[in-house]
Amino acid sequence: MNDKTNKNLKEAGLKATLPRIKILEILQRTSGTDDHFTAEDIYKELIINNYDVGLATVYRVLTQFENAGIVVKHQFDVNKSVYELNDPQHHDHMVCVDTGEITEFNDDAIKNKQREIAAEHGYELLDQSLVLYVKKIKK
Amino acid sequence: MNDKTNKNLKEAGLKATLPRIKILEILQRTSGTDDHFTAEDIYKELIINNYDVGLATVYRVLTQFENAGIVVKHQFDVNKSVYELNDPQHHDHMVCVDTGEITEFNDDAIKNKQREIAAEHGYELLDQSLVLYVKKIKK
DNA sequence: ATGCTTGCAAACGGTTTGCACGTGT
DNA sequence: ACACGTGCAAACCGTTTGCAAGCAT
Repeated sequence: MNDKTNKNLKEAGLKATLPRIKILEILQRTSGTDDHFTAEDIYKELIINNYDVGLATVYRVLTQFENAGIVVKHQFDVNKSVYELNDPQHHDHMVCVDTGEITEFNDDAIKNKQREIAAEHGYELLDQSLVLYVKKIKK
Repeated sequence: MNDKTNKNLKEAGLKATLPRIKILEILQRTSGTDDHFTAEDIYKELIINNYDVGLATVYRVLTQFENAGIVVKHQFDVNKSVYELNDPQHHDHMVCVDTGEITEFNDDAIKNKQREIAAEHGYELLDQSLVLYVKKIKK
């Protein structure tokens, strides 16, 4: 419930309500530690901490946050979306097929090559989704 | 209902039934023309051609084809999967956000860079999903 | 003949929505 | 005060599944 959180919400044109504040806090709590949440994850976290927020509200808030550019929605797995705070520095993800662990990475060479390929086909690159499915190398 | 179609099914350990044969034919009909189908697309196509196949069967058959490596399933849009014949030469896709048009491409430089990045994190690259969201460049 | 296949309808699971009540500004 | 926000339950929609009947081999 710090000032920064409230300010973020105000800037997005969203009233600083308890569900929004708490959801934002949960997202921020793990910022930087490569954590990605489903709506359900956040919902459960709220319930555990005794905030009776409806699952529908979590979805609504996350959608609002997404529109406001506060969070980014990913779909690593079919029929399950995950959200993370919007990192101003865009990055991609690799998902371990064994553990589900998510690692973020960023590579300019790939980005540039993508723009190049799009241009070759007469297109402008607006957005992109890259997910690597990997497994740990055994020693 | 040609021999090749029947052979493909047999090899996959699937009986050559009418739904399977017709679905495979629909998929092959547009092979090479960058066409990607939803289960619904195929279902409608069957109905139009007077084959009373259930939507559930289309899903079952597509899943069997996927397991058999005959088709590949993609998810360009959240909550809608598309299928295409499995191109032995793996390729990626760019989707025009305006028209929905899908263009296939293939780039070894990107593939190699991906393997490299995975390795840097102690991972082996098993699979990958790359989709470019693009729009036509105006003249 | 027998076991794989199918159509139908009902179930599923994540997500969205209508509505009446509640709350921030 | 008043518009915006919320909880609840029902609706949604693509996909899956149980079951009894139907085919390929």
